[in-house]
Amino acid sequence: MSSADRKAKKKEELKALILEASMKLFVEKGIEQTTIRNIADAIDYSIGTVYIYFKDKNAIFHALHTQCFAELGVQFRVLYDLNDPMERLKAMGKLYIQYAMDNPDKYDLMFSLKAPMEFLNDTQANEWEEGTASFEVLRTVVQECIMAGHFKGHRLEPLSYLIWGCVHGLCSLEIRARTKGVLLKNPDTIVADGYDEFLKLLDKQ
Amino acid sequence: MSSADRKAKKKEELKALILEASMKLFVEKGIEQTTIRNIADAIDYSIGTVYIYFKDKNAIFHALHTQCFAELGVQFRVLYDLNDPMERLKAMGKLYIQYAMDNPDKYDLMFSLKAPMEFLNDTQANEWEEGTASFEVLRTVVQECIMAGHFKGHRLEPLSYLIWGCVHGLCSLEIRARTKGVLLKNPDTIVADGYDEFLKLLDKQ
DNA sequence: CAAATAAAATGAACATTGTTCATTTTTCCA
DNA sequence: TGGAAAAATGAACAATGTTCATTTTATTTG
Repeated sequence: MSSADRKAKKKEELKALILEASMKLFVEKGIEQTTIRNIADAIDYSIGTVYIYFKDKNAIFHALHTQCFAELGVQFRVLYDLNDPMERLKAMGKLYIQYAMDNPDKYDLMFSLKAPMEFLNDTQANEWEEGTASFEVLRTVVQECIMAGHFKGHRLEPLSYLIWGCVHGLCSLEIRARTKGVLLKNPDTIVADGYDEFLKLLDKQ
Repeated sequence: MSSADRKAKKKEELKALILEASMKLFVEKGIEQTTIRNIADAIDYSIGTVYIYFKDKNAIFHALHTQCFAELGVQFRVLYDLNDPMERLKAMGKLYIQYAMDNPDKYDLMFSLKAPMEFLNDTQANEWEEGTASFEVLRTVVQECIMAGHFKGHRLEPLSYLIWGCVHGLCSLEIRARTKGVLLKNPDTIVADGYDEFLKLLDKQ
């Protein structure tokens, strides 16, 4: 291994170390309590060093958001065991909600927080790769459902967006604390119960 | 009018003045750019004065969020002209989405931002009145739909939450910039198109 | 009307934040 | 071994929410 290679590897390792510490702090304390100083402290480096490896706080959180999409992708792998597209679609929604409820802050980072999108704006990216890839997975399943005779009279892309919107809405209202305080009869199961109603709707298609 | 009354009235007026300036700044520049200093400047008072009338920034934004619910409530009044509950439900969703698209920051404040809910936490309130009242309106319409023979086999409260979640999800993904960058065929109309698909689902019920 | 009291308004000061950059330290090769 | 390149440092800056001793204004009382 050449000297340059060793140096590049070390840089990558430190970058990974920063992300590891950031993720830990983020999951433990949320995005606002994850400060550059906290991160620097956690890895025993100075503030300035963090800025050598990441342009700013948004860049760190964009990298974390990318890791979360990879994590969700791993959990989605079991879906390929399901041959019936309709069953796959239903299971996908269930897994999506499960991930959101198990990892509310990570979900928030992926689908609500501004940091990752601001990073894309700053870097003049006109595509959100993680979003595009995920939506493509969903659209493909819906497409298969349509080809299997479901969703007559529906349009592929708007229908896919509706399905995404439904599961996202159920999760988002819960995570953003809009179900707490509404005096629901079963607040603890409202997200799962809501999804059950969605499945009933789909069953009639 | 007694002296005490005059004083109380003046206090209310200044409170309203603070809210008016806050709302203007918030709609123009967003929540992060609406600083206590900006508000104080806008009404020609000092920073400290703002803190006499509101406990903290969260208190201001909770008050603004309440005003937004009142505003949406006014727009919902036309719904009472519709006798068919299913038509009323559909129109309600359309109005809800319209409000969100016309007032993205206000919608964000009502259903996504943490400030109003943090205020409730701080004041040890265990009810979110605006949310309870709004959900009650929705649940009532859904109840009427059920009584009119729709949504056979569905449960009232979870179904109502699902419907709320659907329209919220469509709006939230758009407002939180998750549709931009996903390379949709019709990004400009995706929210309306998604809702159209939802209406098609409902029509089959 | 004048003095005393209460209420309201002030803004300097504090702790925290993200961020920058001149300086110091370390690394590495000739 | 010396010097250049790279990496790391942390003081400093501007901006934020918030507090509170002080000042100003309003009100009441003798």
